[in-house]
Amino acid sequence: MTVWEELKARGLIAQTTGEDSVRELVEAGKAVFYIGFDPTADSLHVGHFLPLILMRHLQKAGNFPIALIGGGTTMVGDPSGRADLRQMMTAERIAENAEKFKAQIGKFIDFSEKRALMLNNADWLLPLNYVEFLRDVGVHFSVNRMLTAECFKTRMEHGLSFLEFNYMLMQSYDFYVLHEQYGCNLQCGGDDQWSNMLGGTELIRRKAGHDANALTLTLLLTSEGKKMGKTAKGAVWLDPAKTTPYEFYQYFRNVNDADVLKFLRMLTFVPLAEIAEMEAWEGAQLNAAKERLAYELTALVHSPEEAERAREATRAIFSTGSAENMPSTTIDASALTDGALGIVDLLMLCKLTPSRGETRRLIEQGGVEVSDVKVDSFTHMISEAELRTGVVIKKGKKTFHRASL
RNA sequence: GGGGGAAUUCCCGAGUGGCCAAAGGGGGCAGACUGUAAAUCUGUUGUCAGUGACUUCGGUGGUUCGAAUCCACCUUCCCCCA
Repeated sequence: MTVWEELKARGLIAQTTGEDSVRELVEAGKAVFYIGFDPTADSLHVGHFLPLILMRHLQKAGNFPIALIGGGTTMVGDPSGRADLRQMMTAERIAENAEKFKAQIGKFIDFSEKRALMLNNADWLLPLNYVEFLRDVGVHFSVNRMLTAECFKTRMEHGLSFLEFNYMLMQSYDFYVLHEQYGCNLQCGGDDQWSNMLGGTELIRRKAGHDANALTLTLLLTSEGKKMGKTAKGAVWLDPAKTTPYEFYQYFRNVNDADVLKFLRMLTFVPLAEIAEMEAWEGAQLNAAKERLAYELTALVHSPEEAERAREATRAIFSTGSAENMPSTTIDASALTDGALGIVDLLMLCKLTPSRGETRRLIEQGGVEVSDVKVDSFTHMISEAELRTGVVIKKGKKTFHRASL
């Protein structure tokens, strides 16, 4: 099976500028491809997964990846698919975020011995001269055309500033610069980037007279039609300081039945033949597939050791309630009054609940257990002796937490 | 530049002087059922406090015994005309 066939089989490819030429390029290992990442936050998140996975697939097949950090484009902000203006970010923040991105991308592709490049478009976008840019690049764009582009569609209703309108030109120019300086011949990205990417191939054709290619990834949605990696608390981050490996593991351990196989195919490197065998699984059997998914991704993003630890912790916690490897909090002795601590305070100290009112409600509704005993009153006290040995708090069905003095 | 409209609690969206901490839906949280799934049903969903207090309806002032609701100014956004 060639890379291309594998990518297709995994359902990763959404659109291309021409399947035959892209396929040829990629199978021959001749692609010098780039994917852009705008450093809008201080960590990559699960939404960035697909591009990273694609990079890895293509690099393995001998193609040359360029990871482009959007230090320049982030100064403007991509309006694609957004209903509102992004908050403007300071140059310092963007530069800091870019540094974090670099480290994380390094986990997915191999930068050793010049096998890949990491660039920042701030290097060529920031020094641009306005009038020169307009005359040089702006001439090649038709406003009429741009306005019909899919990526501006949602914004036509809510308003689009001229600032953001220029994003397409900047991204197009990126592709052109990479083409000229590094021989980049393929741009990859999310399907929402399609019109921006076409802007680039078009610009290259007009300015350099060359044909460049574009390839978009399938938009990864859950079976409920939601974007992957979004939880009520926010994104699932790749930075262990923002989303612990345990939480990360849990996120994937809890995906819907309907999504497991799709995610395994698209996000992991588990051989397709193995995934095919799982097709026959049903009901509770799928839990094994979910474990595999969670393990593979945690290993990829964090490390096999962390994945192992998360898996063991999970098994222990959910089957035996074992306190080992459980998220935990150490309570400071000063929090105690008369040698005991109220249950409400305990939950608050462990950051299991955000307010006292919610904590009380939770207890009233029977959602809290301490050391396997349901707490029936919010005046319940935990003694110093109990805390010394350590107590296991169970909030709801899935949240376990250990507290000790 | 002229005219018209809008801003509500996590989101959408009612509310046009006291009965409003504010309908309804979504989402979240919890309970039942389960497989750490989905669907379903039930409860709950501003903060603090055991009958209550406090903060919230874009911002700042004002009218009033009393305002999310009325007035003035400001900010942002949308629509129509130029």
